[in-house]
Amino acid sequence: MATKTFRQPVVTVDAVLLTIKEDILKVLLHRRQQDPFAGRWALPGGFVHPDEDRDLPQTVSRILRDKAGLAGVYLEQLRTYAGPDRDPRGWSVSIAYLALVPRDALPEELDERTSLHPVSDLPDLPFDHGRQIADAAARLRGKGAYSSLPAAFLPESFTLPMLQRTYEIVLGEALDQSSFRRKIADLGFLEETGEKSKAASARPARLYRLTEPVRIFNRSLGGNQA
Amino acid sequence: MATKTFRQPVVTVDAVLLTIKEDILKVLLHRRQQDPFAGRWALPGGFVHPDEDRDLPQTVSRILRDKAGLAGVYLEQLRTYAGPDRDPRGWSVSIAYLALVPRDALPEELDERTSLHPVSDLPDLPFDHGRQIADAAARLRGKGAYSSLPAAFLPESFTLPMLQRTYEIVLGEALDQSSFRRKIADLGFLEETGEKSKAASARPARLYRLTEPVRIFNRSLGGNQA
DNA sequence: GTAATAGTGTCTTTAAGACACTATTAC
DNA sequence: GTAATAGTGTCTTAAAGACACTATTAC
Repeated sequence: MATKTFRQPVVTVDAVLLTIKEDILKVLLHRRQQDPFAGRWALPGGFVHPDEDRDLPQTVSRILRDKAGLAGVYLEQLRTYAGPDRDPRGWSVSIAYLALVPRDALPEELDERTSLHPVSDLPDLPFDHGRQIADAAARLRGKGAYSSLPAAFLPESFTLPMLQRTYEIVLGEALDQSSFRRKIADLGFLEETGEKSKAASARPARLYRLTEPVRIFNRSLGGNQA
Repeated sequence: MATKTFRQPVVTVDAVLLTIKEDILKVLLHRRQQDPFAGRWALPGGFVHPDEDRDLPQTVSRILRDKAGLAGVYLEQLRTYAGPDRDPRGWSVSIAYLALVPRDALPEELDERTSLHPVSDLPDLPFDHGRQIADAAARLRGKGAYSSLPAAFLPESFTLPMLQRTYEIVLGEALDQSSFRRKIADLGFLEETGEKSKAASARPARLYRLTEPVRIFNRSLGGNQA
């Protein structure tokens, strides 16, 4: 049996970049400049450059830098999508990455080819990009309940009310303030900065920062439905 | 900026097939017939055949059928490994799948090129296959605590003591019999077949079967350490 | 003072763990 | 009867949920 002489599928990566803006979970889309699907909104993605990229996260970082002008995001491999029908050019493989960024890590004004869309209200998307976004949102929800991942949407220092609101958006349900704080205190992945937020009105809140990048818990912070 | 004219990485799939034999978690390895690493133990894997394979699970099934003579396994995508150094042939991408099979789904005698190795005692493996197996075992442990996945190691009908032992092997810790049964009953993913096991000695146990393929729980069946 | 948001205390409910006990088979 | 494994009952402990309460700021 011969080997090595099969036609090989095309390999690309896609980035599902999520952020929270105006209390809504949003995804970054980019108007395609080339065929197939030129002019349509789609996830930022592209080819691996074997001469330039040392690994896939670097491929994704390069693409996000070029298309959205940002750096220093949380990146995690989502899953790989493959098959003969997902791309009109033929059998293809795309490794999707989940990227989480604080709202203030994006340029204030994105160029006109790039914009944020609510995850719950998306245009028609080419390839299997709709599916990828749904999978990314599901991963965020599932993992968010058991980790400090939602804090990736916040700036370096933040208040407990901000953190709770972020968890509520990620999990899609209201959380009890007292239970939330009890669990945060027990888990101990925050430290006080010593500062307080400059409140618009009313009582200012204490500021905290993470003591470690991402932490996986064995307890849940909510979202235990069904 | 030019597109489409980059050298493309090589694409393969690998299968981490796990089973439980003699109360030990084992992985199926295959002696490589071709270079690189001819003669060495490695995970079964191979190239995507774009003309033949409709998707990646089918690629994996084809490879497992050819190399281990089996069908009807639980398959789930594990993750994708990629980079310039993992394969001496250059920049490569491998999509790894986790496969779980009951011990009696494997041929009684595997051919001499194929055998089962305890996950905790492996030979030196080429590529990043050691890492893949470690990742697969971690996925199994993590997901096993929150799903009926461990039942994929059992035949179609099984007893509660068998199920508990399987969970204990997957989770790596002893479980309390009473708590285990209480949770199983609450979750309700089993139904009695009406039969009883033919006991070697002592009291025969009732036989059960799954009411659904795999079920994800929001409660844990154990393994909540640290 | 009031309005507004931050933060705490406490009671109830639920699930988990520990562990002793009873049941049914082979011999 | 005994040995062996299957299966149940109950008490204790530890989280989670609900919700009322107090604290600190701007005005």
